[in-house]
Amino acid sequence: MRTRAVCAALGDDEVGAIESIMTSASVEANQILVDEGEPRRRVYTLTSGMLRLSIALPDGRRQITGFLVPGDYLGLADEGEYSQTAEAVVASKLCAFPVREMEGLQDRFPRLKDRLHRMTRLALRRARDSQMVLGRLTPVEKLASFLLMFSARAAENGLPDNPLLLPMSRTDIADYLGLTIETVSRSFTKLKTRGVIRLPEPQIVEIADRTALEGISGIVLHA
Amino acid sequence: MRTRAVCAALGDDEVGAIESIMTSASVEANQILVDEGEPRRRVYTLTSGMLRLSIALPDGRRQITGFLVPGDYLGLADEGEYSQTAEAVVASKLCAFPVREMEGLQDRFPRLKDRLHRMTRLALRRARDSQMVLGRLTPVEKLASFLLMFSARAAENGLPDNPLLLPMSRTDIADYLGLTIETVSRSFTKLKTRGVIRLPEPQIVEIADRTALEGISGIVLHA
DNA sequence: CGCATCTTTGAGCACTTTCAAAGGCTGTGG
DNA sequence: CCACAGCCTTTGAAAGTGCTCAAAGATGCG
Repeated sequence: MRTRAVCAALGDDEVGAIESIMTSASVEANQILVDEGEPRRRVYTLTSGMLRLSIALPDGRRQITGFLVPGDYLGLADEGEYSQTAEAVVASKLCAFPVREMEGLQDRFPRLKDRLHRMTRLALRRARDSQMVLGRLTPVEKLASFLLMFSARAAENGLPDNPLLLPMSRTDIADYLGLTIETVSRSFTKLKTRGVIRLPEPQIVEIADRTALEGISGIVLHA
Repeated sequence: MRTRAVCAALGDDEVGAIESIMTSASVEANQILVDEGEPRRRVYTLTSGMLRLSIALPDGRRQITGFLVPGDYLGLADEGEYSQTAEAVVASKLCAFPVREMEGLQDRFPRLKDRLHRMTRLALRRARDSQMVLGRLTPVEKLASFLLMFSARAAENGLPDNPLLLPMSRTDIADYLGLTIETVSRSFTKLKTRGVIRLPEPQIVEIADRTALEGISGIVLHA
């Protein structure tokens, strides 16, 4: 059950081999799971909760490069050491795989390797979408595209995609979109004023007019 | 010789198999090689010249997600259709591989698959660096980090890394860094005024004080 | 119930963008 | 060989936008 995420499309023997090297991990909200620069000893799959990946500058500025939802992987792209910090947005559970053993398993089970490769390629397409968002969209457009992406990913995970629950803070959203928290808040207000969304609580977004939201975002992101 | 880029670390039989499906392609400066949305029929390796990858918005805004130098791959991350447009910055030559045959080859030669996977992971790390640059750096910091990255990649390719040749226009740099061409130009002027670089010609950058440039950029990008 | 934290809103400012024009280089044609 | 047209880059001035600084709600926890 819990290994569904890693093991989808694998055979029984493969699942068995994976389970034999797998250990569980759990992190509390805002706890750091891996730190930028730390040696990369494990890769992870998120099974529940949410993680944020970030890069920090010496002076404290921070860029969140993505949020992980169940089924996503952590540490796939790195070699040698982690290039990003991973923290829990909310309490989360993961499966951990020692890099060494995981590599051996990939040699034995090509389908596993293919799956990891496919996830890496998806992550790359998403990172490129994010480059467009960061470089060329206005604050309101950024927020609109963020909400749509989040809604799509929630739906993928069988979570409600319309009264949308945003577990992360305005600070996280700001650091993801390259804005300040004030600008994020004002952008929420603008979408609310235009009647595109409702905001019964700061963390709950009701998409009132999805078509309008899509028009504002002007971009279709990789799910 | 020409297949060195693709074939590094491969055996003779592998090289032979690759050459049998490979075709050559060349593009003139500013010519489009592949268009966003077009079916992905081939993947490419750049053997000479330089390409720019970009995503466009309906209203004409453009984000350049990266520049390709010899040895880089094109189309690795996509499935189904290309998600970015690839244009030549200067006249370029490439090796083209039909996706179908390439997949067959990857099954027969695991080392080839590993190499492509490794390049994809590097591309992902670079895209994440770019997210930080786009989201959190000031214009001058952006330009400084761009020049350092370019210098490092030139050195990697055996090209001069100090009187640095920038084949792309200010417009390209602006679309890569999420700025306007005027701001790019003003940022060049600032670096020049501070004595960090010299600009004998608009396309030729002499790094006068690399340490200072690194201090301004404040970030170490993945080469 | 009160403190701490997070979000929202307001006002002023700094900065990048926009709009405009000048300078410089290249290539073509007289 | 020179002149001129076109394009790219640089520079200047004005305007708009997001950021900074500040304070007022709102929410949750002790």
